[in-house]
Amino acid sequence: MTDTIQSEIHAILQAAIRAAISAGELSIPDVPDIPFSPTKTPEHGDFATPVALGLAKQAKLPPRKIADTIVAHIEVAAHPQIRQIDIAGPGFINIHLSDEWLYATLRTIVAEGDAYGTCDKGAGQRVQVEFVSANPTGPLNIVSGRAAAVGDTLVNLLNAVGYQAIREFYVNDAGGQVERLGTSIDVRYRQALGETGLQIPEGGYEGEYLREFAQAIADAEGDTYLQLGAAERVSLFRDRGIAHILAQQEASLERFGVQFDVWTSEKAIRDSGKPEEILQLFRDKQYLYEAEDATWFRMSAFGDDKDCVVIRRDGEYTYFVPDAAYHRDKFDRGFHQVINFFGPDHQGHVSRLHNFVKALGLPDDWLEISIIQQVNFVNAEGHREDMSKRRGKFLTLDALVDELAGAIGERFAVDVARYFFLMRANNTHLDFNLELAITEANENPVFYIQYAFARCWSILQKTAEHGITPRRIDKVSLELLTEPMAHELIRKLSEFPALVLFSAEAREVHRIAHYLHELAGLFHPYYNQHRVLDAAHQERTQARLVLTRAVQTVLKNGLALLGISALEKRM
RNA sequence: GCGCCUAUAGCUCAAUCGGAUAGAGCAACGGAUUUCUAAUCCGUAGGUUGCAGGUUCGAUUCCUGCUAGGCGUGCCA
Repeated sequence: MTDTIQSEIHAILQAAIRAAISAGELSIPDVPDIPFSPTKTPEHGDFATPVALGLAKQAKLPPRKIADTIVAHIEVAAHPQIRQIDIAGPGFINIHLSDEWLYATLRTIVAEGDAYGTCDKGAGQRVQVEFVSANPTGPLNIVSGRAAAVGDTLVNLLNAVGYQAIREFYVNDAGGQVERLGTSIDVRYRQALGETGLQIPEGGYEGEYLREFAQAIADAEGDTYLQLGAAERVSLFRDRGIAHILAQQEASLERFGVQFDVWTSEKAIRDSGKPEEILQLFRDKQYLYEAEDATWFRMSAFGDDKDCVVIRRDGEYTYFVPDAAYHRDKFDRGFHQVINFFGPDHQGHVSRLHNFVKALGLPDDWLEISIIQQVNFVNAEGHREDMSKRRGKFLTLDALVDELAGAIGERFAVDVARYFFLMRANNTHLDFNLELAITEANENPVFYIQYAFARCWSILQKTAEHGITPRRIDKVSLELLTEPMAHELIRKLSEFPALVLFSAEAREVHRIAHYLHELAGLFHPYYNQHRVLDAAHQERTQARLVLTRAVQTVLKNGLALLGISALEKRM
């Protein structure tokens, strides 16, 4: 549990502004939001805030004057971690921290270990994250892999900052698509038994995996199912197909390091009576009307450009009904916040689902939907292939991991795939460069980070060989860490808890990935220029060992959030 | 047509929700190796942030309009 220096500074600034207001020196109604951030250059101190700039208009004073007033209410001497506060440029307040702050950071990291970076901001609130939710009609594709990595990591982040988040997979095991799965398997089954002139029906699934699945049934059980009526056979193959594909998807996810806490069946939702309840609710609220032999929902009343059908001409529900019921169900389960990750092919559904949630009378900000954008696979020749599942041609997650594993081994394959999926913002298209992914060199960020970890580990392993016994941190002279590089490293380490919190709340998992790369990018140069283990300088060695341990801890904690292994040795 | 996303160095991308001089990696060029694991490091070079306006102390970030690319727009889920 980390109490960040940021929250301390925030409190100090807040108190100073409040004091200035009550002293009548600032005529503003209340303490505003105080934006502040680590600085980019050391000249500007360690943290800086432009809060005075923002208040200028409201307080009717020049920004520098406001900054003066605020700073006058901070007693620097009372805060040992603050060395100096000055005002620069148009009115920035720059806070220079003392070296004591750096040492305190190291002590915190060493003391907290695995817990460094966590906090209790979420206050135990329950959050549900639904992701992947691929149809049980085929293997997981690349975008599902990306969604799996992102969703899994977001849950890790949310749990790290004190929420109780769970992973949930919605199984679309009812409706037209799985019917067509049944008919597709039926065709393949009969073909396997030698029947000719059959074709996969329009909208069916042509993938090779169904041919294999049907062949296996034919091999093991022969033509027994031909005696059934067509409808019965299709329905049987549908259910077996769903079970088979679902098991396959689960295995792929497990291989990828993702385990879902809850699998919710659409069929179960349909059978629960909830669809009828919400339809009645919609009817009572006059959201429904009949036209063209179907039942429509007034989506236009919510700002959409057209209404949509909820009960088809043939009496079947469209997917909107179970989907709305599913979200009602999520709400009834008591989640404080629900986050859905949808694939790029579902973007038309985003505003509609929001509207249904509104129509159900649920709070607008309760549901959050992010689109996981397309993944372009850049192959060895540099060609792009798009991953559209509907066109029948797609690369599966397993195929990707297989491909990587062939080059760099199974464990690294998963690490690299996860990192590559996590290094871009969710809503941007992602180019997956396979050539780069299998490179065991510095241009591969995963190896770069893992190598930094391995170096830390190795140093800590070799202390005895060099006649050094690591001491407890309170017996170490941390002030011997004099190099600017060491300071920069510790500063970076200190940012980790705030970053974890920010990433979780902004749902921006890629920031962790970038951070780790930057941290490794500070450690490697330090390692090259400053030898840690040096029997001739025992005291300094002790101090550098603490720094090494701290770097190792943060790398380990960060990688754990991303679900990437921290390996001690080269494979 | 309408909607969503994207556009930043030659390439792939960052930039902590509007802050100070826009940062990394790759590729290019020049260096470091009897190492605490070279999976590394040091240096050089690289920019009118797609275009045009607007908002303001201040814009890669917000607004409007263009341009280009991707995706979506079913009585499929």
